[in-house]
Amino acid sequence: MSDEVVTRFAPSPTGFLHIGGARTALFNWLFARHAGGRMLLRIEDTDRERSTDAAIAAILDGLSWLGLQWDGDVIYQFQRAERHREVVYSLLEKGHAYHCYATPQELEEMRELARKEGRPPRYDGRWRDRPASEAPSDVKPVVRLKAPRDGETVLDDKVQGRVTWANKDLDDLVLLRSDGTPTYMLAVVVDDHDMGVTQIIRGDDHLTNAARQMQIYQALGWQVPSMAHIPLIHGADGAKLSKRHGALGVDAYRGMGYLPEALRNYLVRLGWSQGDKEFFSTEEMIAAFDLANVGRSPARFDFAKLENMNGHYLRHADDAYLVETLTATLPHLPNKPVLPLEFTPERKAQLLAAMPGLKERAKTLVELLDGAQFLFAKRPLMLDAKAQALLDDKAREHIGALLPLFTACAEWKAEPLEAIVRGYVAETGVKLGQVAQPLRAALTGRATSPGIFDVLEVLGREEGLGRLLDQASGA
RNA sequence: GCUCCCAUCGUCUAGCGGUCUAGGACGUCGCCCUCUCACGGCGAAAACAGGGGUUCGAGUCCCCUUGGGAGCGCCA
Repeated sequence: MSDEVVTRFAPSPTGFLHIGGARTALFNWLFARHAGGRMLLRIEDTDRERSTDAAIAAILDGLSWLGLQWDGDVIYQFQRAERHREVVYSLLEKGHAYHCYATPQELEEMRELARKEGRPPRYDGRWRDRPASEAPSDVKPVVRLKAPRDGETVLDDKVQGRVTWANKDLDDLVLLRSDGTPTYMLAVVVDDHDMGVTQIIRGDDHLTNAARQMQIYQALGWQVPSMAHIPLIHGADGAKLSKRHGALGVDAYRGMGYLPEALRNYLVRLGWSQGDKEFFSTEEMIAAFDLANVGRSPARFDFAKLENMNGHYLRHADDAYLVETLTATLPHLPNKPVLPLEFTPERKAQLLAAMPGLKERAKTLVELLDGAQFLFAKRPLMLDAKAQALLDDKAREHIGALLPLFTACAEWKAEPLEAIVRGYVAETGVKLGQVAQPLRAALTGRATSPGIFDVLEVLGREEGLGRLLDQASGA
């Protein structure tokens, strides 16, 4: 039990779960699953101003959609404030922390001076060793950590390798604000310790925080968990991915029609690899994942590759699964209002029957839905420009000539229907394309679609003949 | 400014001193397949940031430069 692996994902609920956070969660999840351990979820909601319930809901929803199930109850950091305070008091008692009465103005002056002198902007420790008797009565103090001033703090990071900081470059960070609330730096350490976290996996942006947190661990006499700082994801242009700059919530990816399993696969390959292998089932991913093969350089997010992967997952997905997934995803898709779908049992059956041809041609669920539009179209069909161009006089004559042959077809199946068309083509000497394209235009209203004989079969005799009749001439 | 991190095709990456005239995938461009579009098949162009070392030998180790990134709050 004591050597069970415990990871945690600790987002702050100030916005949606963005793609970088999703990958951090994925890595934590994979690491825990791989080791047969647990992944805990902690909501860092100590910033009361910016934390919202809507954001918490979005994060939980995003994780669930991605299939990243956390273990145990969700932990809310704000609820643990009392415990955080206790820890600070114990530090105060042991002399590892002290009250600091420096004003914001003083702090600002210190930073300015330091900057001017080419030093890192730091608190100068002026209250470190001053007796309590000198404390001004009109200033509410903060509590600062009495950090070591000599030597160095060394982190053996599982991804970044050995990272060293000179302690003189680190200042005495605030543990408790003047209003008595704990700071993030302190809360993280206490929570990770209390939650029994053995492996911290988080974004690169926390690397310098790691040094300060290690100092808190040391002051507390606690064992520092193993740490791994994974590189951030950048936008396509190489710039940092921010909410203003292409960082979308995972719900946006759902809305764009990506499958969660495809997004997971894409995300895991962003910064982690195992030789040349590109596609990993969830089981394979869990079995293969390790921190040693996580790269140290940031990766750019490439929609083209995500789309390709999604297409792969679509093509290889079970037809019934896709019908269900499409149905379930419909409310999240952007073109849903444009297309008042009637998912009657009959329509679903048609969709299922057409799925092999449909999924082959789609890279996202949005495209899949678009490709399936002809199933839901009502007679007489609206023809798009290309379809209209296809249906010239000659084309309509072909359709007219084919109509009685189709009508006489005993079994409304792709194979006999194809035989009829091939026979007609052989007899008249026209190219198959000259007949197939007009049929496609008449049956789907478009210039592209799944194989035309499959379309004919899926539509059924009545609807198929009707649509052809609408466009035929000379019959 | 200071601290820390990073650096192989356009992008994601393989490479953990010799088997690298650098491999795979996406994307791009040809060709094939073909009722359209896709899929699929075949092929092509495309990279070790630069400079010093170390070594018999460097994409692989060290240093510098350059270029990216992150952090430097009584935010998280």
